Parts: sequence; C-alpha cells; structure tokens
Amino acid sequence: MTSSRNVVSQLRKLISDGLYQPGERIGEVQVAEQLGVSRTPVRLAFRTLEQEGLLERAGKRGFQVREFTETDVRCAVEVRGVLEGLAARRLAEQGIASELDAELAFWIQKGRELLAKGYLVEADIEGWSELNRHFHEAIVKAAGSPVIGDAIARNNHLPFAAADSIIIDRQALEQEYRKLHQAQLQHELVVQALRQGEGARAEMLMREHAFIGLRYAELLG
Amino acid sequence: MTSSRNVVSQLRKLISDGLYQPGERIGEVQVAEQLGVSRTPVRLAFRTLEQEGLLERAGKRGFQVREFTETDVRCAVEVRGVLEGLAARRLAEQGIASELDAELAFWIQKGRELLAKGYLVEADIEGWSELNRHFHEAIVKAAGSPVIGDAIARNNHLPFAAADSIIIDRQALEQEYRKLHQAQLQHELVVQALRQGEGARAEMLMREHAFIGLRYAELLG
DNA sequence: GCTCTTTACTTTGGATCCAAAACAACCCTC
DNA sequence: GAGGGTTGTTTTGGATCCAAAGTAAAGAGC
Repeated sequence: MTSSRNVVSQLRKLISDGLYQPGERIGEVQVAEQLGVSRTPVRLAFRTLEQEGLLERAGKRGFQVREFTETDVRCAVEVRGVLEGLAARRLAEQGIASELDAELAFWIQKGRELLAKGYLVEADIEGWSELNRHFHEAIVKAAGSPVIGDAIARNNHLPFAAADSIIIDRQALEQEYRKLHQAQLQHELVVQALRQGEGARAEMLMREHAFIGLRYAELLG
Repeated sequence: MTSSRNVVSQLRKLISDGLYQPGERIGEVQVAEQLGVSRTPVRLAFRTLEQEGLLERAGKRGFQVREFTETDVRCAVEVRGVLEGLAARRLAEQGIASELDAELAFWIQKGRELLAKGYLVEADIEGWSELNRHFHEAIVKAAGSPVIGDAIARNNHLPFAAADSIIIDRQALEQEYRKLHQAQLQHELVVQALRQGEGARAEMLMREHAFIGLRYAELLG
C-alpha cells in the first residue's frame, strides 16, 4: 500500500510536470525502472490513473498520457462549477449547521486578513490556496452525500480543474490581488446565500465562481 | 486484457446482484477462486472498482463493498442531472449539427413508435432502455469534450445512477407507460430547446428529466 | 521494386512465490 | 481476572516468471 499509493502520486506528479508528454506512450517497465519498483505496483497505478482520466488506453496495448484541449479545460472547470453549485444548493436547501457556519466564517475571516494589507506577497499565494481549498471542501463535505464529493474529487484529478489550481501569475501580483479580492467577495456572497437558504442563488454564485481562474484575468488586468 | 476487463464487469455484476453485500469485506483470494482466475487480475479490478466508487478501502487492509443511502441515490441522480444539463446547455449554445439533429430525431421517432400503441409490453422495456441510452449518449457525446462524458460515465458506474437504470415495475406496466410517456415528452422538449439554441431551457429540462426515475412514480400512479 | 508473409523481438497480462503487515488468539505476568 | 506482550495465521503487497498478443523488421515471392 505504501509504495502503491506513492507510485500513483509520483506518476501524477511526473505527468503534470510534463516529464511524460501528452499523447506519449507510457510503458510499464520504463516507469518501473524510473521509480525503482517492480512492474506490479506500476500496473496497479495505471488502472487508477486510467480511471482518474490522466491515462487512456493506447490502441490495443498499453496506455498513453491523455492530452487536453482548451475546450477540455473549460469543460472541466464548468463541471466543477455545476457540481459545487449542486452542493451549495443542497446545502442552502437543507440549512447549514452552526458548526459549519462557524467554519465558513473562519475561512472568510482568513481571506479578509490575507487581503487586508491591500497587496499580495509571494507567501500569500500558498495561504490563499490553503483557505480556498478548505472553504470549498467544507461546503462539498456538508452537502450531505459523499457522491457529490467523489464526483468533484474525480474531476479535480485533472490537474487544471481543481479549485486550488487557480493560476497565479507571480509576475503580476497586482492583478492577482484584484482576482483574489473578487474571489473573496464571491466566497462571502456564497456564505450569505447559504445562510439565507437561497439555494438557486448559492448555486449560481458557485457556478460563476468556478470561472474565476479561467476568464477573469483579462477583465481585472 | 480480456480477462482483466471481464473481471471488472463480472465483479460489478456480482456486487449489484447483491452477492456481495454492502459493507461486506471482499477478499482477493475469495473473488479469484469464484471467478476462476488468479489474484492478479482481481487486484487490478479492485483498483478500478475503487475509483468507480463501488468499493472502498476497509480500514488498513483490503476493500469492502460500499453501501449507499437513500440520500446517496438521490445525489447521484442529481449529479447526473446537472452534468447532462451542462452538456445540453453547451450543445444548445454551440448549435447542433444536422447530423446530430437527425440522430436525435431518429430516437425521438423510435420513442413515439414504441408508445404509439398506448400500452407497454414486457419487450418494450428493453427497447426503451436502448433508445433512452442512445438519446442521452448522443447529447453528451456532442457536447464537445470528453471531460463531461467521463464525469457522467463515472457517475453512472453507481448502478442506480445511470439514465437507463430507470426502475421499471413490470407489475405495473400501466403506470410505467405514463412514466415513459412523460420521459418521451421531456426528450422532445429537450430537442426543441436544443434546436432553438435555448441553453438555459435545455439545461433545466435535462436536470428535471433526471428525476423521472426517482420521484415521478407517486404522481403518475 | 513492392507487397505479403513469416519471424523475431518487445511489451503486456496472468500466475506464482516470497515477504511484510495486520489481525487474532493465546499465554504469561502482574 | 485483566492487561499486555508474543506468537501464529491470514491476507495483502511486491517481485519474478511464463505465456500470449502485438509490433516491427527482414526476407521471399511476384
């Protein structure tokens, strides 16, 4: 289990680092040697990564690294949007427990503090990524069924689809500050809607929020 | 590959047939013997089924059959609804090719023919399942990116979530006829919306359509 | 010279073997 | 009698071996 789990995550990293190019055929022995294990855990990992969508069957034999188009990226983001929107709507409809309310308030507060000084520094990127992930996870988790969370988790395996994969341009922290500021506002609006039991509004806000990493840059630049 | 693929689908069947109870621990050797193969393909299959969500890790060792609550079922149906809704909206927004238009028209026509006689016979169930699957697949496929289709496919691995898993009560074909009649109408409305480029309407119709197997019975009874 | 066939090599799939980890039962000690 | 440690059994994970399928290359026939 130790090694097997590691092989999966190591392979994920190798792929997203571009060591294995999209469309490139990927062999069991090759990977096994590179990671210093036998073929067995690699074979197991291939099956997992196939299901995750990072690998695909290459013809009649073996696997290849899946390649993603612009449209794929956009779709993956939209998929996350509708799924998180669904989670938010369900949550608003069933009402939020005071414990969850406190947790969301906590991450909202964290966001305010991070943005309070009016600009971004390098270290803030990690901080935002952290609070953003917690915020989204809290909502999805509270939606009542692991099924939605699983669907999101599987979608998030596509490296560009996860909520915390918001592309941050370290060269343009000024612009990124405005983007995160907007994201923070959206977080606060979502919480507002959740508290009021406004299901449709919470859903739409979450759906729009998913786009922030995708097409906000040009507007907020 | 032959055997490996088979092991996955055979196991899926054994699980959904209830031979392995939800929550029950499932051992590699046990399954291997039952299917007459060695442990290797079973181990591979377990990883696949874990990702599909039918199995889950049982503590520190092995797997167990996942159990699903009422809420899980409802959520899985809703997940399919929002995803197919997303596909339909994208499709409406980008416009449908004449080839797809013809295909959808074909399945619509099939549905009309099946329901034309005014009642259901046993054999119609299979026929409807067939055309229904084709109809849904055509829309999802045409939505432009495999990402949405993959997300739906993964969700459909939950046996009760797939569009063609509409529960048909063979004892009450009268009632089922009304249900399928309603489903047919919804199909036609979706096509209408798609042709008109009415994205939001297409989306909402698909989302509602997902519920038909779930909560229509009591109303149409 | 081109194509088809056969052969050799590469790579994956399945089975078996071995080691390590987990679980359970038992015994010993306090 | 209870708790903890130890031992033994079960089960999984990793490595290796063998067979089968696929691909590529080379040779023969036209």
